Amino acid sequence: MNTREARKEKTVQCILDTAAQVFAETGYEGARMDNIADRAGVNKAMIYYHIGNKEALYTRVLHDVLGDTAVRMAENINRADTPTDKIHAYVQSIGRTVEIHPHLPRIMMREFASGGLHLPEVVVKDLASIIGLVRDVIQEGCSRGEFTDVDPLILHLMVMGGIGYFKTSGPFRRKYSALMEGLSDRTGEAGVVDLIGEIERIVLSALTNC
Amino acid sequence: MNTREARKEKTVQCILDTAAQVFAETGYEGARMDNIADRAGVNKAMIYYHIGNKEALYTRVLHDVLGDTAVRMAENINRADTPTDKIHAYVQSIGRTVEIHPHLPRIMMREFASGGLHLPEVVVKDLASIIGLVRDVIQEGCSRGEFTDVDPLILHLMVMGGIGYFKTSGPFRRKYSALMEGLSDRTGEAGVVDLIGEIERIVLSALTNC
Amino acid sequence: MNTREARKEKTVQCILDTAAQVFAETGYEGARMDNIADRAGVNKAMIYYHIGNKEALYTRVLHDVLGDTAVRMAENINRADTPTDKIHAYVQSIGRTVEIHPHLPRIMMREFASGGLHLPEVVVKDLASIIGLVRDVIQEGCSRGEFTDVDPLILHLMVMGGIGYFKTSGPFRRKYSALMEGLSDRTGEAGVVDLIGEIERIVLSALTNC
Amino acid sequence: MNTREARKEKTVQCILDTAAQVFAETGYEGARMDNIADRAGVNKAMIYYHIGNKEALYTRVLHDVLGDTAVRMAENINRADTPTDKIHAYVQSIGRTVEIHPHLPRIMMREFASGGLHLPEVVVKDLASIIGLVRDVIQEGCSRGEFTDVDPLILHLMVMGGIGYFKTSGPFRRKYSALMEGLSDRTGEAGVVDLIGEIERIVLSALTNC
DNA sequence: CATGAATGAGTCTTCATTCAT
DNA sequence: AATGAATGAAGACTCATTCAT
Repeated sequence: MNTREARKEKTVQCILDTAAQVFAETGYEGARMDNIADRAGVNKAMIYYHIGNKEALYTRVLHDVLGDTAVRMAENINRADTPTDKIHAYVQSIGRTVEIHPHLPRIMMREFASGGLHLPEVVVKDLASIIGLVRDVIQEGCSRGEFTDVDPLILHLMVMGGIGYFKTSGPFRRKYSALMEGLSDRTGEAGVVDLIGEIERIVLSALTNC
Repeated sequence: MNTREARKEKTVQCILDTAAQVFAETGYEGARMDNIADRAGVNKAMIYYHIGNKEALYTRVLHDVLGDTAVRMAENINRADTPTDKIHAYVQSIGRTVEIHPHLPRIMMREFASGGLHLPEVVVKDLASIIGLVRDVIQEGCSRGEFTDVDPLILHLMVMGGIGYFKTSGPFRRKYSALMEGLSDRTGEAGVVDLIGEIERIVLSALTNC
Repeated sequence: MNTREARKEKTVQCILDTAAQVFAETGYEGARMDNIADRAGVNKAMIYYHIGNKEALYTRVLHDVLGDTAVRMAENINRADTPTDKIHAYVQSIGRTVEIHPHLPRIMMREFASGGLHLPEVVVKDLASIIGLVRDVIQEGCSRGEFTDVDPLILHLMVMGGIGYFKTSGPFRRKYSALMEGLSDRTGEAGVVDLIGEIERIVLSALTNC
Repeated sequence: MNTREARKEKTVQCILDTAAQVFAETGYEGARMDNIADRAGVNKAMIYYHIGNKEALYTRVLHDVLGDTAVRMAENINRADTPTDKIHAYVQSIGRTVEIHPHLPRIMMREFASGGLHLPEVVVKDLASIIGLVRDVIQEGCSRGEFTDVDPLILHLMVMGGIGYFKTSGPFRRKYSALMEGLSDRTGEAGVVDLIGEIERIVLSALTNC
């Protein structure tokens, strides 16, 4: 039933989703509270009432997703036996997250670009926890002699970066296809699943050398 | 001697360099004209006098570099004989640009993230011209049977993305090394030359398949 | 009671009245949004919230009055039978407008001086509609053999100009009475009603020739 | 010969003429020193060097013309015998001035509109001296029993106003002729001479009653 | 809870004026 | 005299945030 709690939850989710989209489109500095409120169909003051100021909103958008991702990823990695399976669990966890939250990669791209300038403490910890999981998997793989030593931060940046650039190339393709021949639209929202598989293969080949 | 022309040129270059840095740090929306002027050591009105408004400044910052890069790249590719040598010329041209203009990759990352939200027409054309060069090299390689067909936009995004993520990982590493063990600072400004070589190898292996 | 609608309406009217005064005193270019806000007793941002930017404000100030004037004038002219009565309706409509909106003539004087530099499209249409009414009355009078042919634009300029110069002579008189003897204050706000009557007589004598 | 003095004189005149034009077009507040300098073909700093700041420039533009007009008008009135001839001298002096300085009426219109807000002291005195001449002529005519008593300020405003509105109706006519039928271009620069004659007749008939 | 209104601290941009050469 | 460059004080407009109802 539609309890008061449920309706509030729905409103908050709607705000967060819209905010994610706006932050992805225009960045933290470019995002306008007015715009977020309008597109979410709520009064601007409601954002402040339910969530807080711009910084708190940004934090919620990232922490809700990344915190959850870190927890699930830890569970999935724990459930896996071999280092290879654990890498599978890692990449698939990322894949699931970006499937549910398609605006995340663009937000993270900007954060990378600014060197994490206004990443809030909690989100830094979320990311650190994810990178820590990767580090542990690599270390286990190395000590078992199955992996070569690879920097976990670089690896994670590559994974996120690959997804980010892939997912953001769409608008560019549209922009450039008018200017150039030979640029058919090979990418699309549908291709993300395969993208994840491809990335997993690349990551594993990088870890097992060749 | 210090002719008037020369001093003007110096001032303009100083403004452009500072602007590039600020745009890289905080993005177009986050950049403050006041801040740029202060850090460049000039009066704010001088930016408007010598260059123009924020948009014109952003355009100059990107077009001065990318227009020149496109021209040089075309020359270098023309001078090369085989498709493989041309890809070498392409990657090295990029490498030279980001070496001289270390803030460019971060600016481009943000543009990718926003789907080219602030990219001015001229700069879009500069990019199109670069991607066109890549496309032509790939086509020649394909028709000679040396390359497999690869999307030139994706290829270029990968190259720029790889450099961008690599160059921006430094601040992250510093941020995270405090939180985590096993994250020594493996990247650095010095590593760019090798980075370019590594990227060239990856690009060629992607084009020649395996 | 003081409903929200009513209070908003009051605020908007206060802003518009103050703006009319400031525009009349210093012209479009000389008017300061800060000044208008201060004198209206509202926060500057409220002008933008309720009305819009300087141009929109100027447009509202003129269109609210002239649009209404054009409509009422058309009604009054329609209600009148003879061309002479219609001219009466025309002049009295003008008179009523400048009585209620005493700052309008000065604003229009400046517009005439600049050739309508800042006149927005809507206001040009309002004026055209008024001049159109005058033209039709003159044409009817001519075809009835009661009027001689007179240029409607010139006629309207004369009417507006006469009122404008008359109403603005007050400050001048005050300025000059100190410098000169024999310049008693013969004009005053009270004299406007008679002014309108005088103007009507002049206009009619010009139209009936002699 | 082109002495240094002569060249300077030419430059100053050019600046003053251009300034008059710009002040007429956009008003004191709307006039831009940059614009005046550009259109006069001189460096902006030269205006400050030769004439002074914006206010000084405005003063020069008006005082050079009105001071001279007042002097000549006094001479011409003195030379005339009857009050009627003196009125002729007055109106013709005005006519000669606006013929040589076609931008003056628009500038004066704005001054009237603002109640002489930023008319400098000297120019106020020039105007006062002109109105004083008119007053004296009227008084003489009255004491001779030839004129009825008419307010000299109002009379002068009417003369200047008539010329002003007539001369500024051109741009309006062009603006409105597109919107309306029956608005042929009856006014023109060429018509000024006749305008002056017409005004003289009106003034005299007002003074001699009827 | 929800909403329109209010606010003050910015942010970009312009412009009259002055300086150095 | 003449010019390009420099400057500081506004001015228009925006925006995150809060208030009153």
